[in-house]
Amino acid sequence: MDVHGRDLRYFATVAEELNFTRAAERLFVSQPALSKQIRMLEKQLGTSLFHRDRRSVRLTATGEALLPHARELLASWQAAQAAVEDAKAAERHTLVIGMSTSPGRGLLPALRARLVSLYPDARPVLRQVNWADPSAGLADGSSDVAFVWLPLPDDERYRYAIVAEEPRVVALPYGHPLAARAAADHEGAVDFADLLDEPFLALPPEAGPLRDYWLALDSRGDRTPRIGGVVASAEETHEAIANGQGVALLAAGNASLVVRDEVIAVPVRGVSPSRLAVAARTDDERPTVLAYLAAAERVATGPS
Amino acid sequence: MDVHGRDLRYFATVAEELNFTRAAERLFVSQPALSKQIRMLEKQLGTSLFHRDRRSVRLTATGEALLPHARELLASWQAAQAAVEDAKAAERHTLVIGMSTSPGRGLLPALRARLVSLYPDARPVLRQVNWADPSAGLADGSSDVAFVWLPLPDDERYRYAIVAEEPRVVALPYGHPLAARAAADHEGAVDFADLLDEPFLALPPEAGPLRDYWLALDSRGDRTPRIGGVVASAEETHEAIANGQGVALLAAGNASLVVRDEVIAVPVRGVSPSRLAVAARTDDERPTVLAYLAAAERVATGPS
DNA sequence: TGTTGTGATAGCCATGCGTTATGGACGTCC
DNA sequence: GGACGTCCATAACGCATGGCTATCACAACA
Repeated sequence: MDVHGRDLRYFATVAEELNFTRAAERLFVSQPALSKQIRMLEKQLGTSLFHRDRRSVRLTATGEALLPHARELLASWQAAQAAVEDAKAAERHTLVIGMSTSPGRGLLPALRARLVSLYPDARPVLRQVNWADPSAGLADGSSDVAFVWLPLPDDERYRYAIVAEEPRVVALPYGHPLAARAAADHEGAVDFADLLDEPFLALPPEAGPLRDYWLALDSRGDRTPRIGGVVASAEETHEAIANGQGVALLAAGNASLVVRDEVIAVPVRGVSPSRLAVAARTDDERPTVLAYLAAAERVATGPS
Repeated sequence: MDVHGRDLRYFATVAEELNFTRAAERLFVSQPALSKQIRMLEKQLGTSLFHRDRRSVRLTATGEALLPHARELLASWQAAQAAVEDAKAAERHTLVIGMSTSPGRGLLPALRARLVSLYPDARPVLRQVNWADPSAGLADGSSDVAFVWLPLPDDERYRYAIVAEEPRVVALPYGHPLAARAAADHEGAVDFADLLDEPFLALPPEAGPLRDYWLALDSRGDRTPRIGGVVASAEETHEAIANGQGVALLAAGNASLVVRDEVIAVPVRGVSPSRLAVAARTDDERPTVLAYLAAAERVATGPS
């Protein structure tokens, strides 16, 4: 039914040399091994491929019929192998950059530039990941590096470089009472204490510690938050806020993703700032990955 | 380096089903066997071919690159197998008929007709064999059946049917003294006794008993023949006789092959007649071979 | 007549590739 | 929420495959 490619290779070589001993040498196997394999192939095909007279080996009509096909198969397999090698090379050069929302802040072009200056063959590819995954695809391998919000669950599995630290703001519906209070505030801000009774939009439970972080659990004491809804994208968040399902904390730099139409954002006093990092798996030592992380470190400590 | 065709088949099937269990069923192997083979293939290629997430199996980029090649290889192997089958069928229907010289006597068309009436697919192919082989190719398998002159060496290896029995004649140069004597004879013949001192053309030594037969050794008592030359074809025989190297016995029906220009043939008294047979190897039981022999028997005993 | 070249055979061992049994991670259903 | 079904991976094991070396059989040749 099937052949082993090796057998075709053996066959083609014997057909070329018409001498088992020499063919065996060319194939780097012993002559008996070659004889046996050819016999097995003949047995499998139910016909002989070579006439072996005492002094000479020559192809039978069947062997003659098989030879061109065998050569074609061998060539096709070569081509298939080459295709696989190409695909492997492409995969090796591709760096999938996961992100829950565009990191903005000029980060992507800066990092990209540093990466390709070191590895001109590298092909960075951006990938949008659902908010339910706080590792932005690192965990399941669908991203090679990722923009993530700290804290990162399971964080010994990842290494990261913080690329931005910025205050959190709260997104509110336009007509919300706190919007007016903020407008009256001398800083245009609200205290987190005033938000404790508000329903909050939360990340899906799978997000783990990150869900807690955006609910600012650590600033609530023993008061549990009211959950007004679960959101997993900027679009859903905007909709939910506009519909009055709840309010949500955001990084200041991300406010623009949600603020439009009925929704505004105001600074919040009394919550820690948010930290955005570039992360990769600890066990991933590929040079392009390490280079991207190094670039992120330099961006963070560099001119800003 | 090489692949087993089976592995490509497995790969293509999994790629189609995207489910190892179902693919294993379609391939009539157990699911673990399939899993293992795919892993081995991936190991061999140095890359993974499938993403196996918890709930889904899908091709990697490399797998995607390999798939069309795998399909092509499988199709090519199908074609190769078909070509081999065709060649086998052709070989099975081909009947190689060996002969040292054309048997003439209307035998070939008669036997061919009987063969194809029984086996319409049979393709009789004529093959001229050097006179050094008294089996006309049966011995080394290059003929399936053969027209041979008795006695046949090694004759338990062959079965045969005598298809002609006819007197032997002697071929002489035109100006040979015995030519004149024959002309004066009331039967136009010569006695073999008068030929004992003549140089004879002989078959090559490999011809064994047949060489002795055409030297008529059994009619010479203890007188050893003088050998004027060794001949292995009608053309050589004609040349050698015309050049005066010697004379030669021939079957009457074969005289025309040698008699022209300087050479004549005259009947000989005192030698046994020659017997032409159709022979095949005893261990060859193929229907077309047996049919050809049976046809030869009927020709011999039939209307003549 | 011994030497050389060639393919086939024998005996041995490591690996390949199949099997069944079982495990573990998810879903789904009652 | 516990039992069950689905799906892929692993473990343990056995027969077949495919390699090796040593040796034979035979023809050619010196």
